[in-house]
Order: sequence, then structure tokens, then C-alpha cells
Amino acid sequence: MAARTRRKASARRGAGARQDTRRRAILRAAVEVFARKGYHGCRMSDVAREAGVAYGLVYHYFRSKDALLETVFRAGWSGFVERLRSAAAPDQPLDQAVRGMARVVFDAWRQDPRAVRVLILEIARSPGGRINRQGAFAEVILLARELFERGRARGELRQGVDPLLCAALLFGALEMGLTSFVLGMLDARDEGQMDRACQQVSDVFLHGVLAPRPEAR
Amino acid sequence: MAARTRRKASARRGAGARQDTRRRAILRAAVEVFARKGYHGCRMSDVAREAGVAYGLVYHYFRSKDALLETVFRAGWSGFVERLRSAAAPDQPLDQAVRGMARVVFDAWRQDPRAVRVLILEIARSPGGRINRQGAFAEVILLARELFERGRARGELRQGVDPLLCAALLFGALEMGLTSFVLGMLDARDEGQMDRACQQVSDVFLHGVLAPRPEAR
Amino acid sequence: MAARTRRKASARRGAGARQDTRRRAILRAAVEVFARKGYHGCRMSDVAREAGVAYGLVYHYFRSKDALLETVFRAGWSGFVERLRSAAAPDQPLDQAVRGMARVVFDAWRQDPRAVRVLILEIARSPGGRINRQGAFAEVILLARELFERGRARGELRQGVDPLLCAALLFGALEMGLTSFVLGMLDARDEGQMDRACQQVSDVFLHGVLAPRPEAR
Amino acid sequence: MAARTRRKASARRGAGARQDTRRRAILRAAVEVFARKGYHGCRMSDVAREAGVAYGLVYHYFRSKDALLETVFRAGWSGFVERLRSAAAPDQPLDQAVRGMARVVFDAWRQDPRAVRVLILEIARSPGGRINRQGAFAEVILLARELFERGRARGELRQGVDPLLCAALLFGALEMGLTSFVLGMLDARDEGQMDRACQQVSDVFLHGVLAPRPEAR
DNA sequence: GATGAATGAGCGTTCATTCAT
DNA sequence: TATGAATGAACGCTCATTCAT
Repeated sequence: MAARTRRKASARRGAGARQDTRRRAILRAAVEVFARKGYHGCRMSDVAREAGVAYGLVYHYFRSKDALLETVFRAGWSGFVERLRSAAAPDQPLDQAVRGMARVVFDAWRQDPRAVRVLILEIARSPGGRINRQGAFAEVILLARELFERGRARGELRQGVDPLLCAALLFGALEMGLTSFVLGMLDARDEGQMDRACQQVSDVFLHGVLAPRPEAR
Repeated sequence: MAARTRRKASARRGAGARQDTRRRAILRAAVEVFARKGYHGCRMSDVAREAGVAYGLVYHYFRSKDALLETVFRAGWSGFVERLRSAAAPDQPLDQAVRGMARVVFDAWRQDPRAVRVLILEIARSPGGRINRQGAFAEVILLARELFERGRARGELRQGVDPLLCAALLFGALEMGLTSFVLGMLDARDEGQMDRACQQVSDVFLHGVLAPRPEAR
Repeated sequence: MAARTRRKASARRGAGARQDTRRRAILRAAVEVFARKGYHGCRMSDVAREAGVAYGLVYHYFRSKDALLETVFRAGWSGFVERLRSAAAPDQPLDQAVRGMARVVFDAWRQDPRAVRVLILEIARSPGGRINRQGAFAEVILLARELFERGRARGELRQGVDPLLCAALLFGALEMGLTSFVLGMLDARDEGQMDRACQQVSDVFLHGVLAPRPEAR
Repeated sequence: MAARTRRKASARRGAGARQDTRRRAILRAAVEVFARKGYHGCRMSDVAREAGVAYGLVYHYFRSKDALLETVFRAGWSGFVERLRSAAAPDQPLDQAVRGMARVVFDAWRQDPRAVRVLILEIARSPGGRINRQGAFAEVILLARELFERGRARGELRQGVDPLLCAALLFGALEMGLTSFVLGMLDARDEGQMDRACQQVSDVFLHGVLAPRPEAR
């Protein structure tokens, strides 16, 4: 009976593993298709075909198209937020933290441009506001706000700068920096260009665009 | 016959005026419902009802839903670009120009938040290029790039800062600043908050977030 | 302008008439198809094809499949109830009223067997109890109960017979009498057989099946 | 080897018994869910869950959903018919037989209202002949017809009453009597009410509803 | 021009049935 | 035997677009 139990359990584990594979395949396919055609432009049948599974199976793993999208979102976003959070660790100087966050954002793009595309361009726009866009954005922006508040407490922040707005602007800058790549205005295949872009976004954000005025020295 | 001609002409003019009224009503309605429910979330019948015209009439004035959206876009965008262009007039110092552009962006919101909402949330981020997003963005960003190149030539720009990226970042910052209002993180009914936000976006962009280091003085 | 108004109105009336025609055609088709294949067995496309209209038009006139069925039901049932009510007019002797009701039921079948089929076999079984089966049945049965209560007050009813149960039994007998035709056990094409059936149902209900016992005379 | 054989046999018997248990569980579950949600309203998965077995197992025991329904039907109906047949034993006077049949019908309800509900609402009235309704009904009605023909031969039946129609009416009355309970017009929890209903159905059917006319005495 | 009825392709979802383990 | 993942046909409903008046 022990053997039988073990066999069963192993079979179960095997089945579970395959299940997980399928599920993951569907998720990957969803990211792919959403990225390519957008939420409204893609059909569940596209996802199924892309994943190489039968139509109905998608519904075995996800209740609905919305649920699928939301899962894609959560899976991608939570990892992203985690990495941002560790980049913004409290014990660092402000500029280090900002540069770290920029690197996280640009690395995410480097690793999986499609996923970022979905996160940035698509998901925030799911129908009916099903996905807590505000919540998701807010999570990240509030994370950054704390960073800037700590910086202000340490005197690292320029006088009169609002931490919340700062946080919004940082991500605005980062997002539009990426968008430039998304839109093809900058060439993503050029690794050097990406690195420079990443660094410049941080630089400009940190030091501003104006040249130091001579009389200010 | 002269009288008849005159009458006809006047009738024509009257009809033309009425036509224009109808057309405008439909456009206004489209902005309204796009803003409220999004492009995919609204139906042509919604537009018609909102405009107070018959269902089929929308198709007299606009070939298709896409064409309607594109017209909304163009109508809104071109005026916006025009105002940006004059804000970025070549004979101004860089910082004045940047502040001017920020004011244009925030004023647009103040005047017609709905229209901006559509531009930002529906069109700017909409995928698949239903609209020539790239072209539209590019127009604005290249406009700003020229600004920053002139600034660089005059030594107003910090060393090593890429004008194109600069332009992207400026609009990223502006857009996310507005998005904060769109998402309700900042309170748009508070005029003071809007003014401060507008100013701070410019400030941060121009001077960076870091406090001047003591030894730099 | 009067002319124009008249023309317009007439056009409107014409359109309205055609609309009504279409609507009626769809209703007729629905009765037909429901009768032939049952609620679950029929598809909206069947109704559309039967009515000779486009698929989508059905939804122009009826919100949903359920709504269509309910309309079929109400249209048929209300007329039926009306005729029953006048057959059960209060000023008649009980036996006349019962015979009248039986005739109404059998006539309904004779006029439109399909509709009766739908009412009897299908509608009571619509999904989710969307249709107020209880209410519909109850309406008719309570109508009959009043009849029997009046009969009891006049001494026309046998001692100890409950009016409500009586009413139920009358319609049970009528319904199953018809069901025999529906099922083909009796031949509906034979008018004489129908007439005899109608009469016998009344007779049996009124006088019972037992032969009068000699000593009772 | 004898031992082994015995063990095997016992195992077989055990398995067989278990099989039967499973099968029965599924049938019970089917009655339950059919009664609760109707044939179309329930899914095979509902049956499986209700029975506490795996999804696929239902298909080991029953070829299809229809086959399952039919089995439910046959299992319930054949016992019912058997009891009716013995109630209608040829050597009884007509009225005794009728009262016996009524008791069988009402007792069936008392014992298992759910099963009767399925028989009455799902199967008896279900369209399109998923089940051989005609055959099933016919079996019972012809059974009763024989009863009434014997009664006629013995002079127990009123003159001119058709035995077949009589049979139909008896069951119509019984069915609608029950339906009144099914629909809640009569209170099934009141045992006395049920007994009275059972008796009255027989009475009315046998003696009719009219009070004996004075001059007929 | 103006109206709104008519069209029909398209898609999300369900669920009976099959199959690999 | 038992399990539940996998399959895919089917269907209700939507809505952009067309058309007759």
C-alpha cells in the first residue's frame, strides 16, 4: 500500500507538473498575444492556438478572459514590484535608490519587452477598470514616495519638492523613456543606447537638465 | 432669379451651418463617451444618443468608428501641438520654454479634462496603431528635441544630456503628472494643487531633485 | 409643412406597420420553433430563419431568448385566460360554465395546436423559473375555484368537495385529455373525436364515471 | 489456489458491491439534481459532485446524459407501473381499483417527492421524445383502459363513456392534483391534506362534481 | 440630409464527451 | 476501476455597418 500510495502520489505529482506546464504555457501565450494585439484585439482562440492547446482548456485554467488578463497582470506586476522594493531599500542614499529603480525598470524591458509592453500599454486599460489600475500604479508610486520622504528627512531632497509628485515624475520619466523604445524612436537593439538611456533618465531626474550657472559656483 | 439664388445660397449656408453643428455635436459626443467608457467600451449608438442624433447619421459624417476616433484625435491634438509650438518659440531661454510647455499641458487639462483623458488614456496608449500614435508623439517629441538642441547650442543644457531623451522625459514627466490627477492620486479640484504640480514638474525637470551639495557652492 | 408632416407621419405609420409585421413574424416563428423543438432544443438562429429575418433582428425586437419566450407566453396565455374568464361568467349554472371552459380549451387547441403545445408542454418548464409558472397556473385555477365556490353556495356542488382541488382536477382532466391528442393516442384530425372528447371530459368531470346504482333511483 | 480464488472472488464480490454502490449513488444524485435544477439546468459535473465521485466515472456507468436520464426514468417508472398494475388487479370492483391507483400515485409522492417531481416535471412533459414518453404514458393509460373496459363489461361504467378517454382523465386528474402540491398551492407537509386530496380525486372522478338532483332520487 | 430598421460576422463561454494515466 | 485534464462543437449575444425610405 505504501508503494501504491507512492505511485499514486508520483503520478499525481507528474500530473500536477504537467498541469503547471500547461497553465504556464497558456499564461505565456496570453502575454504574447496580448502584447501583439492588445486586450480587445486578441481572442481566446488566439491564446489557445498560441499555447498549442484546445480552446476549452483555457477555460479550465482561467475563469474568463478578464481573469486570464488579471493573472498575467498580477504575475508580472508582483515580481516587478518586488524588485523595485529591494532597489529602494531604506538604507541607501537617494541617488543610489533612484538609479537602482531605473535599472530595474530597464532590465525588465531588456528581459521581456513583451511583458513590459503588456504591463505598460495594455493592462492599465483593461475594460471596466476590472483591474485595479489605480491600486497597482499607486503601490509603486507610494513605494517611491516613501523613498523620497526618507530622502527629504535626510536633507537629500531639494527644498519644496513634493515627494508624491516626485514619485509620479520618476515613473513618468522612466515610462516615457521606455515608450521611446517601444515606439521605435530609440533603437532597443543597441545595448549601449539602452544603458545610456537608463543612466540619463536617472541623471536628468536627479540633477535636472540645466547646466550649472557659472555665478552659482 | 437673383432672389432665388440668394435664397438658395442662404438655405445652403443654413444647411451648411446646421451640418457643421451636427458634425460638431457628434464630435463632442464622441469625446464625451470615449472619455467615459473608452473606445471599446462605447458603441456608436452611445455616441449618437449623446449627440442627440439618429443612429445612422453618425455614418454620414464619419466613415467608421475608427475614423471618428481619429478625427477626435486630430482635432484635439493639432490644436494642442500648435499651442505647444508657440510655447516653445525659438527665441526664449530654455527654462522659459519648458515652463511654457508645462503650462500648456496643464491648461489643456484644466480646460477640458475629458478631452485630455481621451488623448492620454485612449489614444496615446492605445495599441496596434489604430491611430498614428508614433507620428503624433514623434511630432511633439521632435518639437521638444529641437528646443533642447537649441538650448544645448546655447550652453543651457547640462553636458552629456541627449536632447531626444530629454524631450521624451519631459513629456513623460508631464504625462504622469497629469495621470496622477486622472487616477485621483492628486485632487484636480484643488486649483492650487494643480498650479503647484505644474510648477514642480518644470522645476524638478529643470533642476533635478537633489539638493545642491554644500561644497558645490 | 402640413403636407410634409403628413408624408412623414404616413411614412412613419408605414414603417411602424412593417415593424409590427416583422415583430409578429418573429413571434409566430418562435411559437412554431418552440413547439417543434422545445425551448432548449431551438436556437435563436432557428427562429430567425423560420421568420425569414436576419439573426440580429430578433434581438432588435426582443432582448433575449428568455424575453422572447416570455412574450410568446404572455401573448398566448392572456388571451386564453380572457376567454376562460368569460366562459366562467358568474351568472351561469355550474355545469354550463364547466362545459364552456372545456370548449375554450379544446377550441384553443383546434385553432392553434402548436401554440397550445407550447403553453402546455414547454412554457411551464422554462429555465430558472423565469416565467411565473405558478402564477400563470394559479391564475387559471383560482379562476375556476371561484366558479366552484359559487356553485357550492348554490348547492350545485356535491357535499364535501373542495373547490380548489376541483379546479385543479378540472384542468388536469382537460390537460391530459389534450395530451392524449398531443401524444397521438387520439386522432386530432378527426373533428368528431375531438368534439366527443371535449364533451366527455365535461361529462365525466360533472357526473363521475360510475353508473348510477339502481337502488339510488 | 483455492484460497486465492476465494480471495479473488471475494474481491470481485466486494468490487461488484462497490460498483453497485457507486452506480446507485450516481443514480440517486441524478434524481436529486434533475429534481433541483431540471435536466437542462444541471451538468454532468453536478451529478458527479453530488454523488461524490469523479467526473469521468459517471461515463463508466452511463453512456451519456440522456442514458442517465432514461435510466432514472426507467428505474422510477417501472416500479411505479408495477404498483399501479397490482392496484388495478382484474378481480376488483372498478371503484376499488381507481381508489387503489390514486393511493399508489399519492404514496409515490409521499415516499420520494423528488423522484415524482422528476417524473412529472422533467420526463412526463419533456418534449421531443428524449425518452419514450408516449410509450411510458401509453403503458399506464392502456393499463387503465383495460380496467375501464372490464368495468364497462360489468356495467360499472356510465353509458357512453369512452374507456380510453377515461383512463387519460384519471391520470390527468391525479397528475394535476399532485402538481398542485408540486407548485405549492396545496401544502404537502400537511398529511391530512394529502389524504383528503387523494380521496377527493378518486371521489370526484368516480361520482362527478354535481350534487345529486333531488328529482333523481 | 436624416432616420432607425436590418444585416451578419464575430466572439466569449459552456459543457457533453473523450482520453491518457 | 477511477481520475480529471483535454477537446471542440455549439450557441447566445453584440455591435459596426448598410440600406430602404
